[in-house]
Amino acid sequence: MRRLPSPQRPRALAPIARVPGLDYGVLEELLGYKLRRAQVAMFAAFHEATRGLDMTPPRFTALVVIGANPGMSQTNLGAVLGIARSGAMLLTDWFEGRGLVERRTHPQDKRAWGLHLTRKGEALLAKMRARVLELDLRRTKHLSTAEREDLLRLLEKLAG
Amino acid sequence: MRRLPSPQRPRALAPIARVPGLDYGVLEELLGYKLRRAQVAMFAAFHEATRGLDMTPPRFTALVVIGANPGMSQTNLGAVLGIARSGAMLLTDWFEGRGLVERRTHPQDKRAWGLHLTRKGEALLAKMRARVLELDLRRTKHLSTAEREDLLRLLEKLAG
DNA sequence: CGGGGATTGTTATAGACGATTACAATTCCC
DNA sequence: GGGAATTGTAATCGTCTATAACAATCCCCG
Repeated sequence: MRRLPSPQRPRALAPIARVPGLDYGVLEELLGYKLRRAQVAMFAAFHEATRGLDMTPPRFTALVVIGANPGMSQTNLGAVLGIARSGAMLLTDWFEGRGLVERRTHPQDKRAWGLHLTRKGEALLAKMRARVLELDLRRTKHLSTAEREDLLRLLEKLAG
Repeated sequence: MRRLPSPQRPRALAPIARVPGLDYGVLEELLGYKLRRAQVAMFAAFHEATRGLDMTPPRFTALVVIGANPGMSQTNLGAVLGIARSGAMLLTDWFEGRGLVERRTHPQDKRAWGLHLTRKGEALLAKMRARVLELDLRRTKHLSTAEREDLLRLLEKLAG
């Protein structure tokens, strides 16, 4: 059982500004660059919305999923995030070092841990969830409700 | 003038599969996670479409922009990619080491380089562009033309 | 029921990528 | 003209990954 809280601090990532007077060529018609620009902008907004909470998108995702699936394994956590098991373990260490997540013995499997939010973790998640939901809506306030639904649906298709 | 071609080889990044039987909670309603999943899926497709060309999305973006703006500076290249100047320089080194991009003296500014595609760089870009365009269309073939336009427009709004 | 193969968490190591800082040369602008 | 800003460069660091190996445990099939 490791306990290695590393002092990682997420850095601000600014949105990618369009360079005036520059020809973006075929990039304008391709999803890739637009997708990345949108993601970077969302990341910057996320970072600002969670200021002071020492959070990153993967950490937020992890807390949400652990909260929704108490007792889940580290392997599954890695799968949700799309990272290797070793990375999921480091992340869990980070959470445990801050008292946000607990490793309890898994009832059916002695190899695995069951991950659970602590009371502190739940409180932090609640606060973050509120802030991130607000951010998400604010970020898409230029979009109509129908457009927002469209976007979510289309992205789902793309990721599928 | 550096000449440090580093032997970086992009690795395959698999799409993030949905873990069956797991509750994704509020993530289903948030743009962030969907955006990332879509991006990872696109990256994987990109990687497969450019197999053997030793390419990554940033490299592709760079070649497109340099091709469309001959003589542009490294600083502007960094701005387009959303990275620091030092990173743009390393990227340029990488290109130059492979004979894809040339640094020529800038006519008006003796501090800056003017970036130009070599004949080899243009040939590679042409091949890549064809492959990536095809990929992009294939990846969105489940979408109607109208949906595709919607998606591009909505992402642009989001990145704005 | 027993044993080989798969899975889980862990450790160690390495690599890719980006930021930051400092610097000299050059350009900009008042 | 001369101080402030910009450009490319160099050196260094931090973060996040992956990979490979390992012991403990589980699964399943013969």
